[in-house]
Amino acid sequence: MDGNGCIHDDVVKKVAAEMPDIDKLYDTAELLKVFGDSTRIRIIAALCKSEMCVCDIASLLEMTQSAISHQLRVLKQARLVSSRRDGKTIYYSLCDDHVETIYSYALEHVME
Amino acid sequence: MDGNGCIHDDVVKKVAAEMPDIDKLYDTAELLKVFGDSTRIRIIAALCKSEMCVCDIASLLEMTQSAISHQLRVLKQARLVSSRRDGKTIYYSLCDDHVETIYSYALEHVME
DNA sequence: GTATAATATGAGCAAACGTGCATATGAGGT
DNA sequence: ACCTCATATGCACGTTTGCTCATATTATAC
Repeated sequence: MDGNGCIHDDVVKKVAAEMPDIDKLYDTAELLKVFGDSTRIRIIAALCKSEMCVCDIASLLEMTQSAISHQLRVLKQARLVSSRRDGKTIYYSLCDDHVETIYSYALEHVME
Repeated sequence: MDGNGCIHDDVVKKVAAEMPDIDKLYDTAELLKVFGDSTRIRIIAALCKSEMCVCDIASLLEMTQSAISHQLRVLKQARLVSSRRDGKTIYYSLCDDHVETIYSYALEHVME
């Protein structure tokens, strides 16, 4: 949006050529946005330890069943968690190792 | 917030004991929240390739100098980027390898 | 000193987000 | 069939977020 200024054209062109597509970066931001909420991170941290039903998570985090259900929906749409049904209960668990890897790497960075 | 329901007390207690402190998880969410915005991710992706000044980044992303400056402030407060001054120009670069690692791991996950 | 260039910042606004409430859905048990 | 339990969902409300605009800062050049 800005034509003026002290632009180093060579650097800009070089970086523009080497950078990933904007679509990919947009998707990456969307993925990390899902991790970037304290409720969802706590759900992920919990599911790292064991699969759990909605009631369990609500009890663990001391939050409403509704709030947990809403966030599980977000996590599911982002394919970070999956669910299996057993009678009336629905158990949630993490989708794959990528999820735990990203989460634990960020946690590690925080604790340095 | 919910006392009733089909709670598996043993599972809840076990997970509660094994989970990281809520403070750590909160900080982790705050960290990942910074990654979870398309403008900031694009800035990070750019700085992976080269240090750049504010004008360069604004030109590269076709956005206002003000918008970029605001986001660089967020990135700097989260200690993801650092800056050095050279005359009137201020050059930004990534703080450490952790930043690129988290970013590239998420990017990789998106491209699977 | 003044003028100019690069960057930073505060206010205001529209859009997105997270949660609680009420209600709906869907499966089991009787 | 009905009732109950576990979960899902639509709506409303308050908060947060990212951007633009205008202005302030900071450093160089004259």
